Amino acid sequence: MEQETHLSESRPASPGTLRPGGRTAKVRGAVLDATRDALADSGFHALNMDRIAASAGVGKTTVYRRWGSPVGLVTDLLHDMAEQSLPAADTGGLAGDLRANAELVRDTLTDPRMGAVFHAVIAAAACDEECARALAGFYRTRLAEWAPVVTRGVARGEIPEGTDPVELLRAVSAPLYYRFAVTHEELTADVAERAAAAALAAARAGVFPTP
Amino acid sequence: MEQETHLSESRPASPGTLRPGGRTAKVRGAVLDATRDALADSGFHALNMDRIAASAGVGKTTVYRRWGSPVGLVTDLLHDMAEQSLPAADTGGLAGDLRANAELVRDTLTDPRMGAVFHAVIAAAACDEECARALAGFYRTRLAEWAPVVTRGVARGEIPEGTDPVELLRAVSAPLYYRFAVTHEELTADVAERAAAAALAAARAGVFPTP
DNA sequence: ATCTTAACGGAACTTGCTTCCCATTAAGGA
DNA sequence: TCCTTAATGGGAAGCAAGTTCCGTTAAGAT
Repeated sequence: MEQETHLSESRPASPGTLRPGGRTAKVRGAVLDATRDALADSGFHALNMDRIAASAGVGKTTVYRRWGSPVGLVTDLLHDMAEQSLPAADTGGLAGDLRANAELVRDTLTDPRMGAVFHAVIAAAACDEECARALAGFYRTRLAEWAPVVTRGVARGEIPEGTDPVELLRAVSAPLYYRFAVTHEELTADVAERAAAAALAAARAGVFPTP
Repeated sequence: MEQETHLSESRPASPGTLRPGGRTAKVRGAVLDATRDALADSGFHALNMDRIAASAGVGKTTVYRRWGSPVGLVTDLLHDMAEQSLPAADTGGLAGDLRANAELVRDTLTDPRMGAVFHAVIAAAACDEECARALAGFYRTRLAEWAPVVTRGVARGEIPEGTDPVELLRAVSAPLYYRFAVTHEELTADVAERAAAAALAAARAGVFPTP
């Protein structure tokens, strides 16, 4: 998406980087909103540059020039999502915090609009290397935000010293995403509850040591 | 002598169902092999009906008629995979059996050919409802095959009475698939080991009761 | 306020996926 | 074995997707 700046090169940088204000930002907002809508309505397979341009009220040339393909749209949507961070819970106990995390993941994935976006993101990441990197980056930052929850738990003596925070948080998310992306089972409150409880039990047993 | 009885309808059944032997089976085999190859080489987004027909040595009309779309090809590939069942391990202990299961999943997903197929299947399931059902069915049978491993563990007293076998097995698979499909992290032997250990610890803590 | 040019938008153009048609081949039953 | 017709295969036509051209608009600098 970005290209090296060469002194001798006359090719301009990718559109949107030199004049990111005003109109450019407006266009991006409209296109990403249209993309979210389209994904919620008809899913990733029906994502169509032409229709996105029409429903965003921008020229389709612009959409092709700046995003290139449906996968490019989803990748940028992912970058947009990575910028908005929501704070981690602090219920006073690790069990409660992990439950809150599992509930947050569940709420996100079961929300029709968000769920569709995540289905699309996962599908796009399976097709495109750059989108996969963007997705990995998204979760790296998301999990890092919640890491303090685990370190506080260690400090309180709720789980063993030397527990890897990110590894524990991955264990909370994994069952939810497994059902969401692989087996397409319903994500009940029960499933989230068990995900948090199972991860905590494993952490207590010392299964997640720092490497 | 008689075909499907249509009282008012003249449309024949879908191709391949009335004469499934000989040539029809041969065509299906060639097309599914070509699909596997194409997925391993260039991934799901590059899956192209025309090219599949060419490399399978069959008419492209046939591919369109019988499978309809890339998603249809992947869905049929999934049905094909569901038919071949591999037996569960029996190491004499639940910990060993779960480790074996985790290793099996890891080996499957890290195999370049199989891994590409699973990436495609997950992407296709995110786009298509029927493919999602086929994928869910695939795992239902796969996990059912391994359920005896858990019931033996319960009988040996390694985990509490009333542990849900499938729920425990899902817990073993989840971290591996989460990394594979969502965060696209490398699946090391270590990850498989931890997945089995974490699931076992959670089961011992009684986190997976039958509903 | 004025200027330069980054970025946008409409429309024509091109590509390639998909379907239709009909001749050919062979599966399954008598 | 022969017969019926399910299923396949090649090519041409149809259509929607993606691409390019070039004039217009407005962001950011002076």
